[in-house]
Amino acid sequence: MRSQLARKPENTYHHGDLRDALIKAALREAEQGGAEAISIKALAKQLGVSQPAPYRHFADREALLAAVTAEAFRQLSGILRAAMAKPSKRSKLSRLAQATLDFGLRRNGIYRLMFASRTVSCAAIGSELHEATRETFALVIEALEAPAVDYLRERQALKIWAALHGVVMLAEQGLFTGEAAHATREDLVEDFVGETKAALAAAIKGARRRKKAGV
Amino acid sequence: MRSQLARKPENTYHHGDLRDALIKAALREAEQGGAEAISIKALAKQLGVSQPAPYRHFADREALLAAVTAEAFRQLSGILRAAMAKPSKRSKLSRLAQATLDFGLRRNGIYRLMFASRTVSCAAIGSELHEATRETFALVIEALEAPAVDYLRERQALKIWAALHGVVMLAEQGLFTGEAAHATREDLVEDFVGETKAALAAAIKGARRRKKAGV
DNA sequence: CGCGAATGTAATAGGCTATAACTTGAATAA
DNA sequence: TTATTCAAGTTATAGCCTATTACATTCGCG
Repeated sequence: MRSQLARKPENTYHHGDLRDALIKAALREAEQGGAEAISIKALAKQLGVSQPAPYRHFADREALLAAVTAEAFRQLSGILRAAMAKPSKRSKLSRLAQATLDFGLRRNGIYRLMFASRTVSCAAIGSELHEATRETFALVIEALEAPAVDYLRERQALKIWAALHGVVMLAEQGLFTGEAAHATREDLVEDFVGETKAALAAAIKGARRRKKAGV
Repeated sequence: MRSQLARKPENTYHHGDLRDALIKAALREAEQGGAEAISIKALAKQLGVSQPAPYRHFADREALLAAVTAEAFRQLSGILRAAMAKPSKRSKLSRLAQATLDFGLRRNGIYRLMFASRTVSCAAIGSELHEATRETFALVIEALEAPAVDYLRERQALKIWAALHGVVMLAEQGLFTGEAAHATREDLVEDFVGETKAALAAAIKGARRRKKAGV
């Protein structure tokens, strides 16, 4: 098993690990330009193999995109896990939120691939991609640091996750620049984080009270 | 000026209003498949003109996409304006929010074109597209029905707008289906609407108090 | 009515996806 | 060790798409 980013050595017939090399190289291409920037032909040339070689590993372009997107989700999961693990004065949720914003803006092409392409919505349940998205979302729930009561946790996770994505989209659209920018993206994210914590605390308190009264 | 959706009549040389017809037809194509579904060649064929004809009206595919996206924003503005005008027991903001969600899900291909493609973020300030996005956002501010105090309005508008987009994205990604769906998309949107109203009321009250104390 | 600008056409170059048929070499089994 | 098989790579090619160039037609204004 050779280095995943390497070109095929000259004078050899087999690349060694073309599948992984394709995914990694495609991820690099998508960093800026998103899915459109991924060209099988260009990748093949870059890695020193013939154009049809990638088709030995992926049925078509769509299949490559799905694999790339799944890998991107795993990378994001890693980043979020690291952000949550890092000791800090700020809460886990806040760190996860800011890390997500950072990822969404810095690697926006990949981000669009992950959250705004048809690839994900077409992912079959149980597929590698589908599993990767679920795992990332599970981290959001974990970041809430709240007990599992009546699915309140899941609901708040959905809300903060949605809000975060919205902030990334609007930022990318330029709504935070120019005369309309009376709040930074980070401020807004922190707002949402605060509201989530408050809502969660209130809801859990309420649920406990209801339970007690019921007993 | 002929019908905008019509094919070129046979035995004629000029189409009549190819530019508009291209935009309308492209919008129809993008409805499901997004930007990828827009093919200049296919549109030309559909409208009964030669492949290069569209290039008389748009420098390249990117320029057509920008025009299509701008038109989509104008359509969304129209829909939101109508939703806000319609008499109802629910608040303007709630109607705007649900209408946005509906648009985002029903016409998801177009929605992705508008909020998740590089086209928009590349739009020059002052361009047709840029103006169209600003106008739509202005409606969100209007829907808040709040006085202009310290840009609190703008900030809350950004927040609810972001949250709405996030809900659309997650819905499209399938996070509201299956075992994780313990809240509907509409519920979440209504949550955000409620929080926005509360935050706005509290903030404006606070600002007034500060102002009074300052006098 | 005539002329120029706008609009459309035919022909063509070049990039991309994808398939078919052939080749290489690595790993397994005799 | 050698034979064989199969995964992985190659060349050649078809077909779609964008975009340009050079040429044709018609609309509208003076």
